[in-house]
Amino acid sequence: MSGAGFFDLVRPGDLRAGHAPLYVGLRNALRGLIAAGALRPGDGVPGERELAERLSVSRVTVRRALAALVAEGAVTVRRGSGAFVAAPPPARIEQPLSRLTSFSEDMARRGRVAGAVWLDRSVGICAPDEAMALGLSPQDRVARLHRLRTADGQPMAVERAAVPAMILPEPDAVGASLYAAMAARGMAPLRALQRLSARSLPEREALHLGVAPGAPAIYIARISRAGGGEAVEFTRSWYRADAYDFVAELTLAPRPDAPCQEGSAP
Amino acid sequence: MSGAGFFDLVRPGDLRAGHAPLYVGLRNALRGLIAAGALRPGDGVPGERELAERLSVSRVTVRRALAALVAEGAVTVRRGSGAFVAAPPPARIEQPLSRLTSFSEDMARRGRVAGAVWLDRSVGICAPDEAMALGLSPQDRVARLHRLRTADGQPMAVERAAVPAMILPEPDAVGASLYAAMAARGMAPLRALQRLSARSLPEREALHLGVAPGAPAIYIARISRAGGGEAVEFTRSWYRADAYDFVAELTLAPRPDAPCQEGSAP
DNA sequence: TAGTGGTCTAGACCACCAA
DNA sequence: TGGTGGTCTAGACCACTAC
Repeated sequence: MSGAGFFDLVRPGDLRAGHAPLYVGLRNALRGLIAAGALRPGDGVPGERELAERLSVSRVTVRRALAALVAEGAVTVRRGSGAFVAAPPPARIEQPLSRLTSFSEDMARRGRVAGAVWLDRSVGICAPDEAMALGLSPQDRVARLHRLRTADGQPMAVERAAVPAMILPEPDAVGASLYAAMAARGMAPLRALQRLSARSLPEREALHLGVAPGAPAIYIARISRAGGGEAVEFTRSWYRADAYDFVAELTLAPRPDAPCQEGSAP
Repeated sequence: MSGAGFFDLVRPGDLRAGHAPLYVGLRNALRGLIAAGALRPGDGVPGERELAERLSVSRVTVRRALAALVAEGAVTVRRGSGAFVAAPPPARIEQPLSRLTSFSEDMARRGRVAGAVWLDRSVGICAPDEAMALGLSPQDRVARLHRLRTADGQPMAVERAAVPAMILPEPDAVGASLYAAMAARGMAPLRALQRLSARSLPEREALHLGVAPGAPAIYIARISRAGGGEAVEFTRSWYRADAYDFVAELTLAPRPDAPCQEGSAP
């Protein structure tokens, strides 16, 4: 099970590349084996102690090299079991940044099977940020829908939506599509303002997505409004950075020396 | 200069929080001091050896805690000198995702002083990816404009633009605005397709931006076209994640059960 | 129960920076 | 030149996993 021919491929001398630290050399060597296909996804990496002994380095050095590979997503470790070459990242999904689309329809259009796992569906008193975003009073109630989105079975994003309880009194009744449930009550979002940034994945979201904590992710906060202009949805989502590309079509902005018709931001 | 009252604020007993590792306790303690303002930006953190001795932990443990703080941008270290509390992140810039704007005009509109540092301005044979993006032959020549963008003196983004040399034969003549230079030759971009993703900052770009390598960043690849549809600009940019929010206004997509007029992507 | 990764220690040498 | 961070070692104990 462990490295049969492994130590024919990596030898103690291979680790010292110029003045680079030992752990960098070991990291590069392992990274190369994976890139070259000598170590395939799912394959086990020899144990830390075995690596240390056979390569004549300390276990701490081995661990630093492995930590780097875990951080970049090339290796996953299972405590008490071992380290394994990670599955390749899923095919990237392109998401448009100008249309308000439903995840399930979006995936269907791409020929992929959308899935969702409910992490929480409940009604509660709205938090300050929810009240602010939705224009509610602090004692108003909101339905919370927290779910993990998958494509072809692979976790893609976690989504935390808040909808005024007046609009969605029974979140348990929501099926695959939140927007469909809202439309059924005549309160479908028509337009949204979306704010996108890159952040390191927090521990909790990383666990759900099956990615190393601290890996880069796209964080999106969105406030959607119905036809009358009322805020009907406040959603915060974390998207795996290795799984998503966002595409936008831009057109030339009006010349800035011409008077600005929309109220300019501070 | 070093921690006068520091060790009145952090004591050996404070580090063990339940079953959490020691280095997590120390990291949280330091993070708390910074958040509470007891350690202010620019302040020096006591040396690793002093921290280790006075807190009765090993230096390795101290280093793990500091490494975490460096990774999240709270602390910067200068080799041979010491560790210091990092400057707070710059105020976030909101960038629209639907209009093709010029960085300099964008900043001016926000009352901030835009700056740029040229990292490279040259003409050369186009690389395969540039040829592909711009629709050129492999032996065609492109002007390359590589610059660091700053707002109020702080590094915000690095930008690597490629423009067909036919359009911009003398890149050295480009001033503050690339688009202005292109417009002067009647080849201003009118629209663009932009592709955005989150990635870990590579070493080189991290150095330019003054951020820790591996920190999250927004990576954008953009192909702009002039009125006739010819590609006139291929730009790849890295934006500091802690400095940028991208905002987009979304409208409801047409119902998917209605026939899809645009050719659906694979 | 045996082996794995996770944490922690004490001590060492080096390269770099500032006085 | 003295202090700083950067690297590396050898050895230890723990919690978890698989058998």
